[in-house]
Amino acid sequence: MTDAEYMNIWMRPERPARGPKPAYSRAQITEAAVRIADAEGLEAATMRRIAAEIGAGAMSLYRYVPSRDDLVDLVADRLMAEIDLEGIPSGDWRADLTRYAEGVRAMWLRHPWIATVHRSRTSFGPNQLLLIERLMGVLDAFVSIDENLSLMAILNGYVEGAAREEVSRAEELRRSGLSESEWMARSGPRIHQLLESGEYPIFRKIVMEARQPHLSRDDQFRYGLERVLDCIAAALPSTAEPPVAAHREGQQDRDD
Amino acid sequence: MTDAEYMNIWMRPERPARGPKPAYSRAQITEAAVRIADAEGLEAATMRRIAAEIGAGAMSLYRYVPSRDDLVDLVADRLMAEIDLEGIPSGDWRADLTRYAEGVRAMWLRHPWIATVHRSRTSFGPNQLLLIERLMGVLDAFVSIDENLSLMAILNGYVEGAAREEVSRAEELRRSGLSESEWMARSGPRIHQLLESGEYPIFRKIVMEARQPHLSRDDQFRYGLERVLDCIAAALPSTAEPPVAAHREGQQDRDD
DNA sequence: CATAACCGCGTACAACGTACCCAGTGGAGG
DNA sequence: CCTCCACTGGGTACGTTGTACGCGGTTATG
Repeated sequence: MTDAEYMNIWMRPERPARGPKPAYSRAQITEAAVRIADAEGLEAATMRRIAAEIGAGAMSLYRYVPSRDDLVDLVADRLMAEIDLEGIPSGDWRADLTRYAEGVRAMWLRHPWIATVHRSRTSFGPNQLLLIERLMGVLDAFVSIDENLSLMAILNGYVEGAAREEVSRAEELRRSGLSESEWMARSGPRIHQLLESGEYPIFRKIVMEARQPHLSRDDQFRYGLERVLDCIAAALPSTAEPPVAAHREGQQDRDD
Repeated sequence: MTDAEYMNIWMRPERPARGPKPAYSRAQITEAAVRIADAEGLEAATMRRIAAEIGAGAMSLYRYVPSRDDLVDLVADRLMAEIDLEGIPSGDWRADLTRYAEGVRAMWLRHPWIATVHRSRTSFGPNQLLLIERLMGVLDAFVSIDENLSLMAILNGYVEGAAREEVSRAEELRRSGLSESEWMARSGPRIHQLLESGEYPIFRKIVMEARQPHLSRDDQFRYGLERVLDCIAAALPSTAEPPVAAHREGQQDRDD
């Protein structure tokens, strides 16, 4: 009855009124968890391991955080803070959304284990809220809130999906403890078997393309992103045209 | 050294050559796991619980599956089989992609816990491969494989992102064991505090809209989906126009 | 029919999150 | 100043998890 009344970590005050000074802090614990997760994956960031990292006893963490799940909430929100939103919205919606998208992707690549934290654990943190506020602010002047939500769902879906895709391979390698070449050697037989079966002609095309990619991963991401932004542009009123045509420099219109 | 040479579950044969007839099967175990996950979430589908469900001893499962993670691979692939791909590709790409998207979303809503299984655990299963083959086949005649991958990344990102969003609330409620009204009562103070602070004007708009939604969730999804399909249409050569204009019946062109 | 390869599964263990308890500490009230 | 008690860090212990190991029984193959 004393703890259950707090819905989530954001409602619970960090520091109480009286008593001795705490030796650690939520921020410090969160930082340690991120450090361990970066090095060995989120599943390695156990309560004991995190406590050891900051030189505390395992149970001491529970003075700062009610459960490991809540700690993961803190970690997830901490990651959101890495996305640079300085000056967004700037008035140039296309530049803003591009910067946002690349910022999110870069953060995912720095912390691939974010793929293993669930969306429901991400809500209502201060950095998460700030991000929503800034991102939704980009198109707020041009479209209704429904429209805005719909468009940002497309953008976020693309960005997160692409990041997930890129990151899943890396995570699989890390978990299995294999190197890229070892993994290829192990998967070779299966892939070969699939290709030889002749049942998967398109899968064959994908594998061939993957062996000799036309574009770097960065460029693949940017290419798809431009498409999504074109899609958003088509949904905007003409008043939303950016002041100067200084973007889309590296990318020209598609024509097969 | 005897097991480690198999990269994943799909390379390992289910049944060996000699010995007594197995009493169970991978399919049966997988089905039991899905049943438990549907009822109580994936985290409730422990090895002991699954074994009990089919009337086996806990360790018996390891005769069929090398680890729980591999069992989750089987489960993930089993879910893919629920997506109806009959007659896809049909020649009408827009109808095909619409049916695919709604099939994926429906599957997510039936099995919300799919949000907790990671992408890297999903690769190379037979149903997964069939799905790739069929889905990529829809636009294969019209665009290059790179272009196709790029467009499907946008579509899949939208579909999966939207499904994740819808499902996360439901999962949070289930995990906390609260009813919708209890949850609202618990979260009320936090949301109220955020709204009152005045720092989050757009978040306020979102909350207001969520209280009185203009569109049902189904319609919200379809609305965004139509946008994504329009985006794809713009990337296709004119030869890809569908034979008849019998779709998009409930949706008319956007004009603000 | 002997044998080796398989079966189901009971026991056991390490690692996890965390409940509970304790002794020590330091600001508030006298 | 002292006293008090809400707080602190953290050791011990428990229930649950995945799963290694080994047993005794079963069956296709030689």
